[in-house]
Amino acid sequence: MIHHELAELFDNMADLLEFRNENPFRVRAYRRASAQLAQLSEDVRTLDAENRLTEIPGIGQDLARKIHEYLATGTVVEIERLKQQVPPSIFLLIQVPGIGPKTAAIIAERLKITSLAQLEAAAHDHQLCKLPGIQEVKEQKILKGLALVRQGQHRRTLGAALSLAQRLIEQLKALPDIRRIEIAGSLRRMKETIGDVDVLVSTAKPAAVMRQFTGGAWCRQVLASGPTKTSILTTDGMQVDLRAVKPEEFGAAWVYLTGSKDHNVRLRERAIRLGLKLNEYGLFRAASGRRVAGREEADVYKALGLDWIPPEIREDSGELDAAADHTLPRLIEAKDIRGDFHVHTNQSDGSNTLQELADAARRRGYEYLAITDHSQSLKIAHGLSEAAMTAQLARIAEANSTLRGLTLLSGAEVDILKDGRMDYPDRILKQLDVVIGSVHSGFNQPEATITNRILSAMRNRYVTFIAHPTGRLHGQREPYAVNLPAVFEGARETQTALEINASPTRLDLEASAARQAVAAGARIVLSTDTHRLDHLDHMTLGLGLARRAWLEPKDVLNCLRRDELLAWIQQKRNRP
DNA sequence: GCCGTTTTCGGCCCGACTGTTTTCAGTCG
Repeated sequence: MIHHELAELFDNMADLLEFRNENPFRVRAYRRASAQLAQLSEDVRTLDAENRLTEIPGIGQDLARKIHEYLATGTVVEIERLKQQVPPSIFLLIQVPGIGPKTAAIIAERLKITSLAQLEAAAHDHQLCKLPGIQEVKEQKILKGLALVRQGQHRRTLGAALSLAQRLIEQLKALPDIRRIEIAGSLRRMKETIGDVDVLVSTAKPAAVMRQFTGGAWCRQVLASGPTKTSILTTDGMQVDLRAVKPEEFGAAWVYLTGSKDHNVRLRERAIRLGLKLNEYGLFRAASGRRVAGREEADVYKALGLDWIPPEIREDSGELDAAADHTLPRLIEAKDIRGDFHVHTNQSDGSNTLQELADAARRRGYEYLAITDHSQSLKIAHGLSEAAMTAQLARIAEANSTLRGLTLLSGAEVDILKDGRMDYPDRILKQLDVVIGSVHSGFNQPEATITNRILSAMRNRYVTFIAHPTGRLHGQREPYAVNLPAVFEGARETQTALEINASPTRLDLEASAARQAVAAGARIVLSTDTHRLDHLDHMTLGLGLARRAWLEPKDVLNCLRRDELLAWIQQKRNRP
């Protein structure tokens, strides 16, 4: 999406300025603008058209003009001109851990390097340590950094990082000197992708904990290690940063280590205005240095005049103002979820029987579960013929006659065909409680075509929600070209919900898009797209995304009671 | 380059670790 392009453009601009040794605050302004654009919860074209770009925090007159220029022409002259004046290799070089703008400048200017392979060759030939400010140790460090880039080029998906981190935490908990241990960083904020895992411990013996951490079986390589802070690469190839503090510092440290960076900056600026100083050790009076708070997160926020802010929304996107005004949203929680809407049985491409899925859903305390196998055209997933779907309906009805405490909703994940028609006729669809519309074909169609397919599906009165609205698969497939603002508007108009698909490689809609959808008046469905029993657990990821999107129970269909839900679905079917 | 319960100009968060240095710049988060 276009706001991601702008985010990258401004991040590049920040790199360029840093490389040229320009005013660091100007660099920061571009970085902050980039972060804001990446998570923009409104359509940037609309904001531009309505002259409201400067409403985005960190966007002033100048950056608004550059955004406008980019939207109008596809480029920003000033940035392009600056790019001409620096060696193109700097964008490559600063990707390498240990190489920042200063080192990149020296390497790029003295050796005419144009690729990471050349950088590696130069390091092996000991060309780097002939440069000023670089000795052999630094050269070796760059080689290690290069190896890291090669291994972990892609950020991990939230689901993968979460399970690896939880396993590691279980092992660390067994260490003798750890009093308390918690996940922090982007993982705690439930970002869609995770670069490294941050872990915070409280201990009276930090040095001992650091020794145990680097000496454990999980440690493949120590990247940096000091008395209170250590970074390692685990045997899974994941970078983990461990920070140790005293119990009375834990809350302040947890705030600091959870971030986001911009959220922290806002907190610290606020502290200064209040005559206080905030760091990872606590909140202090600026004048006397006397400690005001630090043991618990809530104490720190409270002393700053703020309600405690849930980690998922600590992104400098309005949460501080809301916390000061006591208007933070009551974010959706696991206990609000009454059911799952997107589940495949072994009749199509799932692994489990109807009964197994029903039992698992009941054990989770769900009130309802929609059974949604694939439709006939999706041969690769054994989509059900009309006859097979009719038989499936009978099985669901039969299962419901014996089930207690859980209702199975009959449903289907129905392909939206290349021409926009649904893959079952209405006489089938009308028999289903829940109809999912999905794009599984024609991914390369132009934006207008795909958007119209989805809009025409939404106009079908039997379609309850649109699954994975962008089709993106992390690390495998780019999103198809779709006009999301038009889809959001269509969703509102036709009373069709939109899915946050919690499957780890999908996470689609992403959080900023979901926030935009709800702002446009659409309802959201959280679903796991389960193909195997344990996939039901992915609801955790969907919840994380929903919380990042500031969603409250009223925004999400899963929070409705069964009768409320069916009434909501019926409402659309009854529309003129 | 942004921004204002102190400001339309003059500020702008804070600290750990590393390597190259003999007191600190660079990098990272």
